[in-house]
Amino acid sequence: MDVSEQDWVLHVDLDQFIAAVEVARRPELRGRPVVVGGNGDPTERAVVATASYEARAFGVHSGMPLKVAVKKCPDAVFLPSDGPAYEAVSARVMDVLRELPVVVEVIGWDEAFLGARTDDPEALAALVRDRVEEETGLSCSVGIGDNKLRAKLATGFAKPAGIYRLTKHNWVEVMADRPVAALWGIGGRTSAKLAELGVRTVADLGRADPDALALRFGPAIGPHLRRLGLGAGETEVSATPWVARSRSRETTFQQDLADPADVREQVLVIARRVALDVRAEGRPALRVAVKVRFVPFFTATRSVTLPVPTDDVEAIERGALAALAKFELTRAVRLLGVRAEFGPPPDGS
DNA sequence: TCTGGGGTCCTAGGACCC
DNA sequence: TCTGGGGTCCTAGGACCC
Repeated sequence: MDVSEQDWVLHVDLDQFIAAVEVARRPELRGRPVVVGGNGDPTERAVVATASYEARAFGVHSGMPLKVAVKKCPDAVFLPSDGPAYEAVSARVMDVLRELPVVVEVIGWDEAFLGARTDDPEALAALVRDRVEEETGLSCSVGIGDNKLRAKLATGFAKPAGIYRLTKHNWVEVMADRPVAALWGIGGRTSAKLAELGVRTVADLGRADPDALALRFGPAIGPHLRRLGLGAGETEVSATPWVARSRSRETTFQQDLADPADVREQVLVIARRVALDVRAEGRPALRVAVKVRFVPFFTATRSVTLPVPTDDVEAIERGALAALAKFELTRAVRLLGVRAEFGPPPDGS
C-alpha cells in the first residue's frame, strides 16, 4: 500500500501483555493478582515488569521494586520474567496484524502502529481487536488517530479492550485541560521544567513561545514540545524492519561488588555476551560503553571509540576494559552494563 | 520502600582542523 | 601579537519509552 494513501493511523496495544501471556498458559491464575518480574523471587533486587489488573488494584505497578510489591500484595503470585515466551507470542500477534489490509509498524513487544485507508476506522479497529482475540486469546485496545501521537494517546482512553478516536476535531475538547505529562514524550522532568515557565496544560504548551522553549530545551526539543501540545505528529507508518543502533546487556548484582578485580571480571563476562549479540547482528561495532552503578545508586557511563569498526569478540572485550579503566573504582558496584554502538543505518531506513 | 533491563534521540562542551 | 568563524568528531549526560 502506498504511504500517501494511508488515511488513518491505528495504534494497537495488548492489555497487560506479560501478565496475560502468563495467565494464558496457567489458567488457574485467572482472576488472581499476578506479578511478573526478575526471577520471580520478591526478596531479590528486581522490579515489576507487569502486574495483572487484580494486582494493580493493590497499588502494584510496573517499575515498582518487587520488595515493595510483596508488601502491598502478599498474596500475589510472583512469576519470573520469561522473555523468549513473550517474544514468541508477540511475533504471533504481529503476524495476525499483517494478515489485515494495513501497513504494520512494530514499536514494541506489545504494540504496533497500523497505517490504513478506510471509510470506517472504527470497523477496522473492531476487526483488529476481534482477529487478535480469536487467533491468540489476547485482549487488546485500539486507538484511532490522524497521526501517530493521537493514535497512541487514544489507546490510553480505549483501555481495556476498547476503541477510541482522537483527531484534530476532538483534540482540544479531550486534551486541552490535561497536564502536559499526559503527552507521549513528556515525563516528570520536562513537565517540571515547563511548570517553571508557567506551562502546565496541553493548551498552555500549544500556545507557548517557541523561542522561550528553544532557549530552555534546545533547538530541536523546544519546537518539538510545542508541536506536541498542538497534537501534531508523524503520519507515515512504515513496515520497514527496524535497524538497531546499539546492543547492550546489563546486570544488577544481588550482592555489591567491592573488589575491582571482580568488577573487571564481570565486565568481561558481559562484554562477551554483547560481542556475541554484535556478531549475530552482522554489523561491526564502532564504540563500546561501560555503565557502572555505584552504591548507593549513582550511575555513570564511560565509552571509547574502537580503533577500527569490528565484530571481533576480543576487540570488543578490550574496548570494554578500556572504557572501564576510565572509572575510579573507589566505591562498591551494584550494576555493570556494556553497550556496543553501530554506525548509522544504511541509507535512511 | 528501594529502586531491572533494553533501547532511542538530543544537548553541550572540548578538541582539533582549516 | 592577537585574532575570526565554521565544521566535525568525541565524549558524557539527560530524558524518555516499553
